[in-house]
Amino acid sequence: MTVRRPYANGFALLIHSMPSPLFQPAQAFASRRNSVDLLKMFTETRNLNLGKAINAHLIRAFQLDLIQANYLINLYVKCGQLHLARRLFDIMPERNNVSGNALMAGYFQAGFPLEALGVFKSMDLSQLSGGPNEYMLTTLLASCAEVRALEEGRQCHDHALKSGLVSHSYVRNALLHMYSKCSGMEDALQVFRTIPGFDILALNSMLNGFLEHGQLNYAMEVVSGMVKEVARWDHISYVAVLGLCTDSKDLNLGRQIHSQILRRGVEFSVFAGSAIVDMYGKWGDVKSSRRAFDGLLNKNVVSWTAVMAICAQNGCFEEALKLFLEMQLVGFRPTEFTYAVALNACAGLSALKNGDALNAHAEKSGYKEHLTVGIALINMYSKSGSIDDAKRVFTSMPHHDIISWNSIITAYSHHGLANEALEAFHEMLKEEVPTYVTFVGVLSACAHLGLVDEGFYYLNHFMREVGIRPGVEHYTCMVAMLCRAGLLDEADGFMRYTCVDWDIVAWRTLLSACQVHRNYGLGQKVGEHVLKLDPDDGGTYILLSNMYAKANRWDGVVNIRKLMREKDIKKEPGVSWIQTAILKMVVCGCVDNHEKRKSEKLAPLPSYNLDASVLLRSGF
DNA sequence: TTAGGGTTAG
Repeated sequence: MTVRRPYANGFALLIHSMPSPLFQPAQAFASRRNSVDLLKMFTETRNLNLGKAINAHLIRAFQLDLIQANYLINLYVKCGQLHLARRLFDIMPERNNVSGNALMAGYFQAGFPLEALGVFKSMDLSQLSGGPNEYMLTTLLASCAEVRALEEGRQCHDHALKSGLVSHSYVRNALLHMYSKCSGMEDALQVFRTIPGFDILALNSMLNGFLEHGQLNYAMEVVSGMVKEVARWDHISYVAVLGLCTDSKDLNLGRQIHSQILRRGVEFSVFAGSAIVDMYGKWGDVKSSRRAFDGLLNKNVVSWTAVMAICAQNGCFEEALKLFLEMQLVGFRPTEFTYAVALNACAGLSALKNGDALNAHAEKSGYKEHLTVGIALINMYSKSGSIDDAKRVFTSMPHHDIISWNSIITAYSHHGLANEALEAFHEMLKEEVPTYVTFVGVLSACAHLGLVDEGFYYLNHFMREVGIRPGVEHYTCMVAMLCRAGLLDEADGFMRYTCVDWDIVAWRTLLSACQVHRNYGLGQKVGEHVLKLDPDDGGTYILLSNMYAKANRWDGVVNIRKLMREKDIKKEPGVSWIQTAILKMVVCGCVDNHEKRKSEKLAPLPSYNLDASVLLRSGF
């Protein structure tokens, strides 16, 4: 027997050649119970050093038996020392369900579900008399759920049925959770039907499963059941229901849940708090979102990032950046998500310098390698006008996913580099499957190049071949494409005869083209239609007033102004544009000064709009 | 098992 001394750190540097039995009946400790009691105590108090000392002692005295080793594994796991737990596990000549599950649960809870499954696979099944027990089965199922291992999950289900372990409620819940993550909800529903009564854990799993699969109606049914039958929800229920209210835009239910949380005094978990902040923000109610955030007792980097994201998504870019600074002042370090949101805010402001600074900041903190950050950088540089930097970020990224490809394709297209966009698209096809967004970029590039035939080929053949149904964004690109090629009547016909739920953006595309191509007849017709569609859209008035100004139609300009007054949309930023339109006419000599003064009475011109030379310089 | 992010037409 070779025993090396001294044992480093008091821990066994074992001794693979040890003929064993390494595990001997206890003697040196007054009883094995003593050592077990000590190990339990040190586990509770997370006293790693004393645990190690006992470990060393037991080994020196050849007293370490299976049960003590299991307690030690548990102690190491609880102290976050997975490598020590693993080392001990690997040298144990005998193991059982408890040893396996202690290590597996350790890996799973530390976020390593694959390793947990690996431990199971490495175990000799003869050590597990009768296979995994209910504890190990639960850990196995949870790990399968995490890595979407449906086949292995089904094997666990078989075992649960054969062994009768399926009668344990936590095994059933774990099965339900596994199916809801890995397979369609039908399998989950079958398990759900075997669960008697109204189990909140099972209901949570069903709810989250339906939410994840986008089946909001079914999710709502589950919530109705919960409202009627379950008096006490847990935090997970609240978070899930808030998620449903966010997705389904159910303002009533969302507000009810929020006030219920406040009324019941349910302690605001940081999870539920962030979900509430997110919910109001996704409804577009930034004020309530901000108020909810300010009222949070528990904040963490996630809630800060959530409120920043809400600001940025609703156009409050400066606010988002202010929050980014504030968050760091109170001591939270940004994550890759936080950087992505902050970069997005810079993109919204075209704030190249701030974006550059954030780039350096992210690089220093080691977050630049993250896909999310790379994509946000591409977007920021592209929207700030620096396509070269966007390209540089893209080529220096360690990995590309479909979103990063979509980002660079869109960036090229926005910069009028349509050929580069199409090149990138074909390059992408070697690695990734295109998505809905990919074709928005591709078709917009075709529109820039006036490639009408190619555009229709992508729309009618390519997209269908890869199973993507074109949506209104794609069809709007087609309208823009026809318009760009000067085919306005064709664009008009395309819109009238294609069965698409056209939105204001699409109609405005055509209207704008009418203005550019001076097709005033069609423009007037389209304009009337667009005004009916949304009489409060300031942008339409801008386009129309510009068009009438170009057509020297003073009556048209005045009429637009009248309509704006009737609709009381003078607060729209477009108001100054009608004045600009009038001024343009004055500059061009279409309207004399008398008419101009008349117009000033109608709409007093702000001084910055009065300077005709500015307009002339701008190339009007 | 619960919260936040990055790509979308004019």
